[in-house]
Amino acid sequence: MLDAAVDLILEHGTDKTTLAAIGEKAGYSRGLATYRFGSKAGLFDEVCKSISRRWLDYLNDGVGEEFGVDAMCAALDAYFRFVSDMPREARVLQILYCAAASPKSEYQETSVNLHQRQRDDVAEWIRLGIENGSVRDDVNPESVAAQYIAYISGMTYLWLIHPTSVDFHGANEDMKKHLKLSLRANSGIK
Amino acid sequence: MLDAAVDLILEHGTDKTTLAAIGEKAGYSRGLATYRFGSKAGLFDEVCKSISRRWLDYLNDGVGEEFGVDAMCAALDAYFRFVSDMPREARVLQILYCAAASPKSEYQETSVNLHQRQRDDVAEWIRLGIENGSVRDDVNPESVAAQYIAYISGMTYLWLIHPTSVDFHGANEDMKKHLKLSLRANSGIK
DNA sequence: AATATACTTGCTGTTGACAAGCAAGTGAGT
DNA sequence: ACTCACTTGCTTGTCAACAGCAAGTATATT
Repeated sequence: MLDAAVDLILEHGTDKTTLAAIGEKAGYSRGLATYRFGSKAGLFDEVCKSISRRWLDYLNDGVGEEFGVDAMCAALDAYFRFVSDMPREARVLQILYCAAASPKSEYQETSVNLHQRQRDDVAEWIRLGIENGSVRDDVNPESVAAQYIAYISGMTYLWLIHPTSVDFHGANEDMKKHLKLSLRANSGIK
Repeated sequence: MLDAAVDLILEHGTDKTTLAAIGEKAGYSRGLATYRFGSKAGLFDEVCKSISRRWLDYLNDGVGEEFGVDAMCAALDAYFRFVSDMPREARVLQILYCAAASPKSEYQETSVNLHQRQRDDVAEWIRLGIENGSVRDDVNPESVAAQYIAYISGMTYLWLIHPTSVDFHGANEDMKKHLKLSLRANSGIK
């Protein structure tokens, strides 16, 4: 059922995907999607959580126990792997994040929580990096974390609306170089 | 009519804003919004273009004939001024950009064009900066421009879904410092 | 046999879209 | 000055599609 939803969202977008079509594409009746998930928002919320879990697996695999700039670079690599391995799911996740931005969206909370949690994780990596001396001690962890998450979110948006104009891999390599230069304690910045 | 649409989108989001409500809020009949704009997407497209024009005024005012890193910093200031002066319009613009991300969105083209144009402008600033020697010559203008636009887009998204957790001004100041350090020809990076 | 689970079908209110209608002009020909 | 054709700006009637709900059926479990 969730797979059918992913297919239809990719093809028609959230607006023009109907609950009836999802149920029928999954081999059931027109009413099952509503019955199982309560509402369209409820279903999208589940899709969002389901894809997020898979992304978090990639993230955990890639980052492990690392922290500081290494963790941030590893997370970028993990994200690129996720987008390469499951572009359909990555696209749908971004579409749902976007749909959640609308006021009164019933699964906005899911998106806010996921973003907030990832921001907190990044801030924590930076704090650990400062503690152990690998990251400059004059940066604000929360601020850098927000910028890092904003970069990923914004880049994914650009990739979503115009895939061919975004060189995801090249941008990530640039970003990693950048992070190392600007955050590492002895990076050579005066 | 467009003002009424902005109000209703802010209050209820794009999905739950009805064409009838927009017409009636503007003091007309339920059918006028459809009649004038052809469709819901047509109306949103106009709202999007109308707000974008106002943003581009801010941008032109702020940047003028500057280029290179100075232009990028001035554009960040202009954006912060735009968001501070007209937060309602800025929010609606971001909501509409998000809605445009859905496949088959009928005004996706508007969003793609606006983003592409701004990316091209930024890339051009960087190219001019390299030519006149104020910007390092080992950076890729397109790549940096994409990252810059992604940062703004992503930050605005985070601000949209959770305004209190984003310190827009602080992040912009950080970003300006960052741009100067990493892009200026004699910034002190080895 | 009784009950729970999984799914379907019938129905309703809302909404986007469209077409027909109407009132107030505008303007050319006489 | 008059009138007839036409445009413009807006309203109203109507329809099909859709989300959501309630009642129903079938299959499995105890």
